Amino acid sequence: STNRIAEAAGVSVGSLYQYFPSKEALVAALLERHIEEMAAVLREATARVNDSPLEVAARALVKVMIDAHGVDPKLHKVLVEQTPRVGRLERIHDIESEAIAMSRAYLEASKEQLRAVDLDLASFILVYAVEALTHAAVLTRPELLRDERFSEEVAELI
Amino acid sequence: STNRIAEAAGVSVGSLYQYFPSKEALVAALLERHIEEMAAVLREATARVNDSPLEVAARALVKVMIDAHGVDPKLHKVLVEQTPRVGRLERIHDIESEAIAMSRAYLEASKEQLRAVDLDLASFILVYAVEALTHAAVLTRPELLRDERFSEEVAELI
Amino acid sequence: STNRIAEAAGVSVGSLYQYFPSKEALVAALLERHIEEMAAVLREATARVNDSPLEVAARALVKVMIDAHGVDPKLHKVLVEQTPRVGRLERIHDIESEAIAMSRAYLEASKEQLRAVDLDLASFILVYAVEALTHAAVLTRPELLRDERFSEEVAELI
Amino acid sequence: STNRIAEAAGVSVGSLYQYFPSKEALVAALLERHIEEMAAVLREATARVNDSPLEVAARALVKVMIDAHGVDPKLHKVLVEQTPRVGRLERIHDIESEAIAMSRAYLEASKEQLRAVDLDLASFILVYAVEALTHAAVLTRPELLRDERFSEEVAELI
DNA sequence: TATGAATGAGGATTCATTCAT
DNA sequence: TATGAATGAATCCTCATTCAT
Repeated sequence: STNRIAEAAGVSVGSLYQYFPSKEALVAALLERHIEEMAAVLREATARVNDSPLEVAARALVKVMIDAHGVDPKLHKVLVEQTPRVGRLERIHDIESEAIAMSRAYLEASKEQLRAVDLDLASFILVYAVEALTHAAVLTRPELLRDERFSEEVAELI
Repeated sequence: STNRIAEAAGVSVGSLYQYFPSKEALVAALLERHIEEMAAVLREATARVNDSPLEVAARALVKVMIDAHGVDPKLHKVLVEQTPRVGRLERIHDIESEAIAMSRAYLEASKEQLRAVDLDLASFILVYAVEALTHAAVLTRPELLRDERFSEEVAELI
Repeated sequence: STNRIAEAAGVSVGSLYQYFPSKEALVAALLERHIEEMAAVLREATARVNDSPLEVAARALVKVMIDAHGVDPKLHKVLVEQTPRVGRLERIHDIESEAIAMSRAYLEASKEQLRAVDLDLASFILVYAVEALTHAAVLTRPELLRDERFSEEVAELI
Repeated sequence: STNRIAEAAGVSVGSLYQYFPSKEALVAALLERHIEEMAAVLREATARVNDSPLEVAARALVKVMIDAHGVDPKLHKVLVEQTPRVGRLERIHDIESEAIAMSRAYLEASKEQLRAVDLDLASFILVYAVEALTHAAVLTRPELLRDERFSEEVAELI
């Protein structure tokens, strides 16, 4: 509740409403910041591997996804599980869209090393597979995140 | 709201409460039925491929996941996105646990055709990858579910 | 609740409503029966002391009040404490009115043995003092009811 | 109902709940205040008669009980008749307990003027007789409270 | 700019009563 | 005559939002 948020923040409800027009806007801002932080991790790491060979890039993608999900796992879990995916809160999927775009660009550049394949489809599958496996691990088996064999196998998959 | 549920169901709130002790119980029952239906699809199909070769089994797993998510996609989406993952509503993960167990049994039986690998880890990755890709497709790009190339590529991954 | 009453009675709510037009009527009937039972105890005992001397009558009055409150103390407590004193449920006070009338008749007959006194007032005080003390004992210190000294002292008071 | 209470108080339900955590707490607070007011009247008056002779003290006790019940007779009636005697609402009996303790102390101090008697029993009877007669008068014959002969006769009883 | 008391629509739940079978 | 599913008004309580200070 907004009153409880205000209390936890050490300010009054009134003050909350001086900075955010509604509760939804407040949650959206929180989500925005979280996404931006995850996206920053993503971008920064991706920049570095832009011209690595495929196998290195695959390993990097897995590592970066795990890192991105490590930004604030508790907040991430709450946002993913409790946020109604409506209005501006839709944005949770934006990280994935961005990751897909970046992957596609990478694949495009490495096209000749690949068998003929729909690049859109390939980057969708690639990103969601990694994202989902990382995500599932965060939610149901956090210990896997620190297990070398996990990231190794996921990279192999990629 | 319970009143709206009753109205949509064409009965009175009172009647609702004669069959379900609380709103949570009602949602839990809905979830239970949905999970049971998905699990039925899963089990039925898996039984049939129990001794097929790996490649056939992989294709079957993908197909069955897509079928399972086709049971009632709109309900599935709402349940997954809006159900607070607390208490008995945890059960959403049960399908996955069941699928993992079944995959593990299959891999166990086909062990000699595989390179040495942690079977727990392998079945976790396998099931969640397929599940998550199907799931992501349901939520963000439903048209993929009817695209041959999608299931073909996912099977390839497996 | 009427449903719970029906269940405890081993019949259906519908049947309840075939014998009582409303819940209030049902409670009123219960109350009626309870009052009638207490009044019966009262009348029966009073008849026997109608021409005893005053001291004997006083002791008898105390004893009979204690007996009357012993009819069904648990039901009595519930009825007295939980029954809203409105409508036909007013009747709880009827026992007292009846006792007052009977006491007044007795005092009238014994007038010449008493100092000049308002008989209405005297019987009101007399009955309520005994009733209230018995009642208070039932509600807060049930063990007193079996204590000889208690009834002895109350009789002395009278 | 809480909505009706709020309306009568000229505030909104929400405001009610900012000051009282539940309806029960609100009723308890009302009861508490009422009891405190009655107890104050009781204590104040009793302090003054602490070393009066028995007859004077008896008259004072009657008068003070009548005064105490005059604090807010309508509220008193409702609280006594409608308050379910459960949980913290038990406190109604506290005034009586306090009055008994005070009477006992007085009797203890005047012991040599009395015949041998159980002081606990005596103060119980004494207080409940006066309390109950006052109480009965409040509930069923309010006009008696202003009748000199009533208090005179009750004092005589004591 | 900060405060927090006030607001009241909306939510989950109960229960006396009805009525078709 | 007995049943019990259906009814929906009424109840207690929460919470996003406002606004005078």
